Amino acid sequence: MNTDEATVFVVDDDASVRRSLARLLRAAGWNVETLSTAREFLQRASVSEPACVVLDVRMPEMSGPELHSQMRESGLSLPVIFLTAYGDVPTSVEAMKRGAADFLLKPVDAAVLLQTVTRAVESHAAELSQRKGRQHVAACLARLTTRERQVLDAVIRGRRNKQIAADLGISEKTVKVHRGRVMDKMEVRSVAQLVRLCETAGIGSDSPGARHSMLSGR
Amino acid sequence: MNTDEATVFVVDDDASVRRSLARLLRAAGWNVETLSTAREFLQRASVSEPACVVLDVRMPEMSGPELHSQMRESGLSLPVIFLTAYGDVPTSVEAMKRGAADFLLKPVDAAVLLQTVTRAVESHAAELSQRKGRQHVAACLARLTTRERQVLDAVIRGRRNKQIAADLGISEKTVKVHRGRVMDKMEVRSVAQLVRLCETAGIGSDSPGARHSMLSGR
DNA sequence: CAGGAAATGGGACCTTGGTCCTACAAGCGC
DNA sequence: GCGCTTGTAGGACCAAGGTCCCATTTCCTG
Repeated sequence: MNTDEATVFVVDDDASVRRSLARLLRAAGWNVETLSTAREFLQRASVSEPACVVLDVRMPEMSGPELHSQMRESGLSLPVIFLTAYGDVPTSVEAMKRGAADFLLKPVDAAVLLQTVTRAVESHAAELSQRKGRQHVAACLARLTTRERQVLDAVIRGRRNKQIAADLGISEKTVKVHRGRVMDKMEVRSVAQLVRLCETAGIGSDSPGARHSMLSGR
Repeated sequence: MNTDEATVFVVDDDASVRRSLARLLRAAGWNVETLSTAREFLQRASVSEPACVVLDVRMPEMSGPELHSQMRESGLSLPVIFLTAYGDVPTSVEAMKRGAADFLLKPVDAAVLLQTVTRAVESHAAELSQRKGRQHVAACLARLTTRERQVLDAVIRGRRNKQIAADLGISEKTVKVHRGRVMDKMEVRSVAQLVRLCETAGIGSDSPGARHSMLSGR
């Protein structure tokens, strides 16, 4: 599994590191964009195509971990591979806890880096694919009116038309109308498909069956 | 969020470390079990109640990371907090990639350790809760006959009784019979609830709607 | 061989869901 | 004010789902 059009961003303040990493990665067939500062990266990076970023830890202005946090805050979810000559355990552990793909030490073995980049790009491709699905569902949901959304919520909770009508204080006939329009707008032909679509989008998160709580206050 | 009856396992070959950790953790209200070897731990550890394990990295016979791998292989999923005086970046990164809850260096700040333990136990409690739900679903599924399971699969994919009958080469009447028994055994009263129950158990994983592939061979 | 579980299905009947057509009132924008 | 969307709802009708009754066959187990 690999990807055409995949880009590896290299962010490092040292020009010679940028050059050698770019050479290595291009030789392996990746598109490479090199950037010397975190600011530059934040301006250039896109998430529309599979990619990952190889990030130096120590940089002037904004450090690698700082950039990583910035990315999370701004919703830029791209796999981050840290690459540094000055690694210590707390920094690496913190980076991993925040979701870094890996934390490598210079000098890095070429094969290890390429392997890591490949895995990161693959995971990003998978994430993009999932996101595309969720966005489609979100777009469908956005087309629903308030009433239709209320009916949808009831339907995926397994409520009958009669019950929904009682809940909303309207006639069963009207529920059927809304329900039909929901099925149209969500582009499904069965309740099962509707429920599964909504599950992938994280709608109606609370359970249909038993909820088991193991927790108590102390 | 905290837990009564939660146990912290301490695995360290150094008796004085075991004693001081146990004292600290007991003072914070946790049940503590100290063990001097990985083997001992594998015999004692249970997963029926919220817990976590504080693990030394360097130990004779079986090291912390080795024990961690062993746990994963044998399906013993308990949050692991590594605690070591001899930490290096590759070891810590590898441990985190394999799912360790944290990787701390001795001497550890008491507050940091307690905070980490609390989070680990909470995450384990949440996992146990989820697992309990999945096990209930699995138990229900296990009660289904082969035919009933086939009908269930079709139903949650949104197939009509008529289509299911054609697929299986039986009459629509028989499908209704199986379907009714499925609803009984799964303890639900609507297709929506059935689908959501199966989703939580990871049944019928492929999509009802569009599948977007971003990947191609190279 | 007797008993039971599993799978099959027919008949009768009712409830639910879904889809036409029609209609009307409220609110919004031009 | 006209056209649009949204929400409402009745009538008619059919398809789909669900539930009783019943019966048969097959296969496994004690």
